[in-house]
Amino acid sequence: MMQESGTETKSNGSAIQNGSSGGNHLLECGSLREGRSNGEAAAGDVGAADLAHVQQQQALQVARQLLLQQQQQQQVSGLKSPKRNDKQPALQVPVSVAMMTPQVITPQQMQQILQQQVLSPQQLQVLLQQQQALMLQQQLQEFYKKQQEQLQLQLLQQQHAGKQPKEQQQVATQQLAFQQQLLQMQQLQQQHLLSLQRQGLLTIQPGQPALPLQPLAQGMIPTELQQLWKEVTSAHTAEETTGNNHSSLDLTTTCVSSSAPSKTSLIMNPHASTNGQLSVHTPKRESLSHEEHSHSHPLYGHGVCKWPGCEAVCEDFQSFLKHLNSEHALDDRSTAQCRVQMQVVQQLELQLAKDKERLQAMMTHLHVKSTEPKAAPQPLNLVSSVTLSKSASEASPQSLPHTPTTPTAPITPVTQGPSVITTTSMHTVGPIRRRYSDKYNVPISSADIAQNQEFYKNAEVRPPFTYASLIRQAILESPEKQLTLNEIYNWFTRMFAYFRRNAATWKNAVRHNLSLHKCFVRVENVKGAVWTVDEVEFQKRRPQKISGNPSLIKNMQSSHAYCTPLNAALQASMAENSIPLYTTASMGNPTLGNLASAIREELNGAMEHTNSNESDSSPGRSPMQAVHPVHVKEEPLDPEEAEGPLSLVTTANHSPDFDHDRDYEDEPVNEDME
DNA sequence: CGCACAATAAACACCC
DNA sequence: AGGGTGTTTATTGTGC
Repeated sequence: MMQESGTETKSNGSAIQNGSSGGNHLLECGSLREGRSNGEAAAGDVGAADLAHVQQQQALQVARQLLLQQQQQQQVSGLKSPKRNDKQPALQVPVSVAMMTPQVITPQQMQQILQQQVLSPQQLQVLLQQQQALMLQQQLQEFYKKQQEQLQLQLLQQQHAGKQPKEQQQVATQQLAFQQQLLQMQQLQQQHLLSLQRQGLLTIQPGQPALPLQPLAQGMIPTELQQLWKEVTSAHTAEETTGNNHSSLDLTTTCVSSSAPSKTSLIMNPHASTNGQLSVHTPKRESLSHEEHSHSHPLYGHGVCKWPGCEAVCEDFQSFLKHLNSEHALDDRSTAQCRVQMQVVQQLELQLAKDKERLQAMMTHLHVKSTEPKAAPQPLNLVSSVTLSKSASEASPQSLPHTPTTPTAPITPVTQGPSVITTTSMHTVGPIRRRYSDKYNVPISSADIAQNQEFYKNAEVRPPFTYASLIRQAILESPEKQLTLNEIYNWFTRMFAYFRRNAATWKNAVRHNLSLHKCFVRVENVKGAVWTVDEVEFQKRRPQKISGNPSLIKNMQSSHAYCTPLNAALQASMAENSIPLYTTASMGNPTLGNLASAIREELNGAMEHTNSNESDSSPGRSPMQAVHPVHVKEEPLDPEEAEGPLSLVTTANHSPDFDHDRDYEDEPVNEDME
C-alpha cells in the first residue's frame, strides 16, 4: 500500500530517517535553464582567441616549416631540373615568412578572450585547433596569392621586356600552375569546412573566422586524423598511378578541416616524398624498425592493425607482421604517414610545453599553493591544475580568497586523470568505495554531461556527479520524464563506462538515492512503477551550500569549463589510441554546442543566480556549483539546467556504437561485479 | 572538532 | 525460491 503512492512513501519514510534526507541536499537540484541562446559566440570567441594566442605561434611554426620544406623541395627540383630559376625561389622565401604573421584573431579579441576566459578547456582547444587551421589556411592563401602576384608580375615583365629564355617562362608557368593548384586546394579546404559547418560539426561565422566556436575541434581531431590518414593512403595510391595533384588536394582538404599544421605538412609534401624523404625519412624508418622490434604494441592491438587509417584485421601477431611488411612497407605512403604522425606528435608536444608554461605562469601569478601539490602527485593534475589556474585567473580577485579551497582534491580531476590515462587498465579502481571526494558535484548540468558524454561513455572514469544528479538527468532525458528503475540502470550503463562495472554497488546506490531523496517520486504505473523528478524538491536543496558569492560561482564556472576541455583533450588522445572514431564523431557537436551554451548559461546564470539564487525560479545553478569551482573538479557547474538541452544533446550525439544500451547493463555489470 | 553531505554497504521487506 | 525493487540503517570519507 504504502508503496503505491510513491510520494507518500517517500514523504513518510525517507524524510524521517537520518534527517539528512529531509534537508536540502547538496544535490543537484539543478534547475532548468534555458539561456543558451545568446552569448555563445562571444564566449567561444574569447576562448578561441586565447588559445589562438598560444598556439598561433605553433601553427606559424608548422606552417613555416611546411613552407620551407616546400620551398626546399622546389629549390631542389629546380636545381635538378634546368627549368627552374633560383631567383624566384629566393624571392618567395621572404614572402612566405612574412606572410605567416597574419593573425586570425586580433589582439583585441585576444585580450577580450583572456579577460573573460569564459571558455572551457575544451572550447579553448577547439578554438586553438580551429585557429591553427584557419591561420594556416589564411597564411597559405596569402602566401600563394602573393606568389601568384609575383609570378604574374614577372610574367608581365617578361612579356613586356620581350622574350626571355624559355626556361624562365616555363618556370613561371609551372609555378603558376602550382599555385593554382594550391589555391584549388585551399578552395577545397574551405569547401570542406563549409560542409562541416553544414553538418553541424563546425560553427564558423563568416564574419569572424577566428571566433567560431567549433564544436568539433576536439572531437574532430581523431576522426579527422583518421580521415586524413585514409586519404593520405588513398591519395598516395592514386598518386602512384595518377599524379601528385590529386593526392595533394585531398590531403589538403582533410588537413584543413582538422587543424593542424602537421596535416598540412603532409599535404604539402606528398609528392615531395621523394625529395623530402631525406629529412623526413629518418623518423619513419625508426618507427618501422621499432615496429619490428616490439612485438606487442604500438601498431597492433585487439587484432587490428593500428597503423593510422588502416584498421586491418590481423588474426595473430604473425599475420600482423606480415600485413605490416606488405602494406606498410617503406614507401612514399608510409613515409608520408609517418611524417604526419611526427607532426602530430610535435604539435602535441609543443602544445603541452606551452600549456605547462602557461600553467606555471598562472600558478605563479595566483600564488596558488593548493594547485601545486596536486600537480605533483598526479600527472593528470596538470589538467586540473590548469583548469584551476585558468578559472582562478578568470575569477575576480575577490573570488580568489575563496578559491584557496581549491586544493581540495578534486575528486573529479583525480578520477578523471587517472582514468584517462589508464582508462583501460585502471577500471579496477571503480568498485572501491571511494566516493569521489567532491561532494559538490552535486548538480550536474546536462550540458556538462553532454559535453563529456563521449568521454564518459568510453572511459571508465567516475563521473563527477552525484547519483542524484545522474538519476535526475536520466529521468529528465526520457521523453516522458519518467523512468523505471531498470531504465535508469540502463541509462547509467549506457552513458557511463564507469557504471558498467560494479553493478551491485552502484545499483544499490541508485535505489538508495531514489528512496532517500524527496525529489524522486515513485509513481505507480500500469506496468509497475516509474520514477519521476520533483523539481521543486530538487530546487529546494541546492540553495544550501552555496550561498554564494558571485565570484565563487564565476570561478566555478570557469574552472568547470576548463576541466571539461581537458577531459576532452584526453579523450581525443585516447580516441586516437584505441577508440578513435566514435569518440570524435559524436563528441564534436555536443561538445561545442553544449559547452558554449552551458558556459554562457552558467555565467549568465551565475550572476543572476547570485541574486535570485535560492529562489526556485532559477533552477539553473546550484550553490553547490559555485563551491565546486574552487575545487577544481570538473564538476558540472550547472545545475542541471538543462535537462532539456541535455537530453537533446545526448540523444543527438548518440554514436551508433553505443546504442546497444542494455547490453551493458546486465552483461558488463555482471561480469565485472559479480 | 563537529556538522552536513554523499557514497557505500547491508539488512530487510515486498512482490512477481 | 530467487530476483527485482524499495526502504532503512549504519559507516565512512570529505569539505567547510
